[in-house]
Amino acid sequence: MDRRVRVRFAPSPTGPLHIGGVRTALYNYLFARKHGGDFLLRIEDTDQTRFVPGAEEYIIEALKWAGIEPVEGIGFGDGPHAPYRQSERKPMYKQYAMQLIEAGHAYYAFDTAEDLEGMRERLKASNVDAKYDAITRSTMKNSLTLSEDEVGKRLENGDPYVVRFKLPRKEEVKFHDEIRGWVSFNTAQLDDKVLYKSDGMPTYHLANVVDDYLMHISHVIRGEEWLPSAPLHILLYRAFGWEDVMPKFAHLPLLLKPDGNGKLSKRDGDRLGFPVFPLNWLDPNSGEKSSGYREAGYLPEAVVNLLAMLGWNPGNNQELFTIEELTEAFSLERVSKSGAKFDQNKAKWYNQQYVRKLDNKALAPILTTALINEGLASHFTAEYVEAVCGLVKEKMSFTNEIWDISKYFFQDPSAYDLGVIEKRWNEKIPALLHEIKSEIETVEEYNAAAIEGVYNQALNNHGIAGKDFLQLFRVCLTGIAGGPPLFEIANLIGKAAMRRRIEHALQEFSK
RNA sequence: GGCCCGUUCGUCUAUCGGUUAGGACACCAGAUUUUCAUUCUGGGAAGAGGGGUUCGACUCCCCUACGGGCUACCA
Repeated sequence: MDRRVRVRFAPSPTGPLHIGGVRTALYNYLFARKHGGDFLLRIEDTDQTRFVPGAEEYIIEALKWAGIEPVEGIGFGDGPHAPYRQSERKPMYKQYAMQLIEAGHAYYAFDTAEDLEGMRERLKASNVDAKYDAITRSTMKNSLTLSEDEVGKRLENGDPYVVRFKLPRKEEVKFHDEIRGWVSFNTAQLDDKVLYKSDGMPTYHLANVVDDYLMHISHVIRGEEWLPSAPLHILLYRAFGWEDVMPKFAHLPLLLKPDGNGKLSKRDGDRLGFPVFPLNWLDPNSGEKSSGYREAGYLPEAVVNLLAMLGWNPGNNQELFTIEELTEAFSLERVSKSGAKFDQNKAKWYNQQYVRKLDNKALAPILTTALINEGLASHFTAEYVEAVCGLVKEKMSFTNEIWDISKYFFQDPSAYDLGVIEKRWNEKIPALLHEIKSEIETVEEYNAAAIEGVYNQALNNHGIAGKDFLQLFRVCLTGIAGGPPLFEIANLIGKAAMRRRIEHALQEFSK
């Protein structure tokens, strides 16, 4: 059955989008583009009690940041199947629930929370699986046990009810998962899930099946946590008579926490010091803050790349991929079945790769922002800032480190690495520094090579080995023991800064 | 507990019955770098256990163990 590939990412706006959700969105996006299909965003907000203000906007912003943009859906221009927010589709679900009841695939249930609780306790006491199923439903208050009159009366009275799916007693439900192969369940193990809630909203199960049908979804690519409810969904397609257009299913392995086991959760990020969310998030209810990849100095291209490789591989040794290359290489067959632990080291390495490749002009605005914060922006030209970026980007892993490792390009050091001073400073140093300082004044053309020439000459004159002095000289000029090539730094900061800094170091350390 | 899914170096993974089990990150060592880092070279490091099937199993089947997911009028 060949039909247009249409996939969807369907998060619920109950908080910030988890990084695992970003990966799910990415795989959907790659799959759609690979097959020339459509990727859409649908907001699953059928649980009004869990609605969190700002969460939807967060999801949209996160996808935009990562460059995983849907062609249809909330925040992306809608499309032919609007609305894409389930709460706005509310009126259309009821008829589908009724259709199922009429066809005998579903029924009204009037049980109260206490009724359900009582049933569960009874069953538990007799050591039986406590579930609303083909057996227990005959003991509950529903349209299968109540008389037609009674049901009619209750509905007329406006008594609260839900609609439950009438699961076949014992039936093997088998389906082919695009990632896992054949998977089967027996309905005897499942329960009569609520499809339509007493507040007039559908549950996820009904809504996702109805919407996927109406939106012509061809493949459902979602997390493994949905695998157990897949048979219900398949039974729903059958009950509706939609089996011929039922989407194919692909259940993705989960992202696991780096230490120990279990699903990567919000708390792990705080505990281990890496983000589990794409963007910073401030919870409007609890006031709790969660950090995001963007603010932690990750580049979106790096996040996309590392996420792609967490659960998928190209089958060769390539590690670095642009999103275009990923699109080209991606296939569901190469998605692995087992969960992947998040590896912070690898994440850092990926980001490093992308930071280094970043154009100086692209990096400059980040540094400029820092300069503005420091009140220094007006003192330096764009060319200067870019040149600094060019020198320091080899040294950084995350873009938010840029000010810390480059501040000496913009201000004289206010503190020095004293370990290096103590180790390398001796009575011969002051004279050497004096000579370098005065010789530099005489060079005709001030550049890295000239500075190096002066430096080497002076070392020679004083009989000091470069090995013993270079790092000390670096600390005198920049305050810190590491960094880009020293003579490049000296060249950039200029003659006047050199003079000032050498003088200041002499003042500080020669007593 | 029940059901389902999974299990190759510390981590992400390649291998779709025959390989000295390959790569990447991390780690260690050496080289280069007049400093730190980079870079380069090298190194240690894996098929959960037990049964089958087969001339031959990491690969196929079964059992066990372990891990994970689900088990709501949440998604």
